[in-house]
Amino acid sequence: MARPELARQQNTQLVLAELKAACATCNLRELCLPAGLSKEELDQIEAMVNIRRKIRRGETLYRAGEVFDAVYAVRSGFFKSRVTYEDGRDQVTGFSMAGEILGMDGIGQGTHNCDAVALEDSEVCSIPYVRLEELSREIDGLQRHFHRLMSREIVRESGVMMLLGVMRADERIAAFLLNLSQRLNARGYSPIEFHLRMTREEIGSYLGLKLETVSRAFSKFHKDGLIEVEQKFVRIRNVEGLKQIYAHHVN
Amino acid sequence: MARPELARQQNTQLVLAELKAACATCNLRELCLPAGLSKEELDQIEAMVNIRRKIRRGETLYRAGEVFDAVYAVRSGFFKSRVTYEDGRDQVTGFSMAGEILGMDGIGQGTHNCDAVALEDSEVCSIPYVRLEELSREIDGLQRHFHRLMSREIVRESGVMMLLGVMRADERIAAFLLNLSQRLNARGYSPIEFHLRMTREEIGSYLGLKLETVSRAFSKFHKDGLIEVEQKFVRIRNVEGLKQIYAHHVN
DNA sequence: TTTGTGTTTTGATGTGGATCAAACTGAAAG
DNA sequence: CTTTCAGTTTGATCCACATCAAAACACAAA
Repeated sequence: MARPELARQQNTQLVLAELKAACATCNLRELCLPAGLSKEELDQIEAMVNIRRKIRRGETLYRAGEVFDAVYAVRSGFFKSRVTYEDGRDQVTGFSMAGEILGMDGIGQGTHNCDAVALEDSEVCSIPYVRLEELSREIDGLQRHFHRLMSREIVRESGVMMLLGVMRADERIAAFLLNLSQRLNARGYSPIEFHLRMTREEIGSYLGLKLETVSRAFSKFHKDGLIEVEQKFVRIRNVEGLKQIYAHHVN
Repeated sequence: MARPELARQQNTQLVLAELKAACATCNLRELCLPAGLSKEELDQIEAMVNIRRKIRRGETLYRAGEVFDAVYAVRSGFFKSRVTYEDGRDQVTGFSMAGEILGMDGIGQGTHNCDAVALEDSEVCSIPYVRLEELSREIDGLQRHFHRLMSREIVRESGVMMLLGVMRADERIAAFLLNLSQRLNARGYSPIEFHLRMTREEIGSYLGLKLETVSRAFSKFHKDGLIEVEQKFVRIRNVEGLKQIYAHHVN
């Protein structure tokens, strides 16, 4: 309102880079495509994944309510998914990194159910859903792969329900750090030191905690020699110690 | 241990009733199958849904860790899904009623991720997953329908994350009652009076609350003239009042 | 009918994390 | 360089819900 030209600028910051996808040479292939595809099948898939799109930090890939027509494979960068409730309260429902698929929530109603916001400058491959459906019928490995991805999302979310429903604050945060660590490791990054792309508040929102509680837990873990934290930088000093935090409760 | 014969008996209580499915005449058809199928397609689907299985109250349809090979359509009865954590803590992750699909969590890893427990004597149609995959390739409405079902499960779970992450106790319980009411309504039952199939403890587990908190909320709603409760029987007296409970908070 | 067992209700008390508040940090903007 | 500001840390206090405890109740088995 105060700075209309800035607001407008932000609305047009979405950058469409119409680069051809190159699944065959993509080093995330084994994360987002089924194994054992023939050259020919890879070509078909490349033709389906028709656009690479850049999303700048702070911009949305899609918003709740928008018509769903594609799912997205994160090529680089980092996203949060956010559901906003009628009364304005919102919650972060997930964080997505390279090789992960975004947007599957939209299939059910034909509109997206959450906002996907880039937490750093990012790039995604856009996969039109109707093409995915068609190709799934031809390449049966693709169909199964896609089912698996959706199913894993269901399982991931029930894991979060567990976090939110039964764990205490420091257990949630230990689990969060270990989960990040494991996913980074699977992508060839160091599992013991990394940059958090999200704020304490976003972590808290995801874990059903307030930012102060997240901060206090980090401080406590540091005091106990489990981690080092400096702003967004984290080094895990004692993986087993972190694991024991949520094995450690009574009952 | 103390009563081995009883334990054995319970293990064999699963009843297999090899009845042929009759999707064509099933009054849940519009809930679990895509619309607009030809007679021929319906026949194919009936051949796929090859077994009706009865599960008695307290028995499991499947357990976490078991090999996944089928999804299940609830024909009658009521189930809870339960995830048990390494240390023994568990959480109810959902309740399923007639016309809903169970077991999609198993596709990702090839093993089930939770236990599905019948809360009353129930009957399911068993749908072998490999047959579902095959048929999805032939009947494209079926593929899309199945994708929608999985996607809705993802959306449902992010709704629960919202409950658990940001709502206060009485909001959660109001939302829970309204959700039940709406699902019963969609099945032709009364949306304003119904029997709870689950205990206060199971409701609490689902909502991340203790059973006493659930009980107190029910008492409070009763006192405020919103509902009548007598044991498992619930009558909603003021739907709008319930809705306002979670629109009513400050901020 | 009694007995037992699981479930629910209600009350009294405790506590983990929220809330409020203030100071601190680092990076970006001027 | 200083200013600004979003993000973070830390402390003090509060409160929603958990925990503990006991009584009431429902229902099935004996």
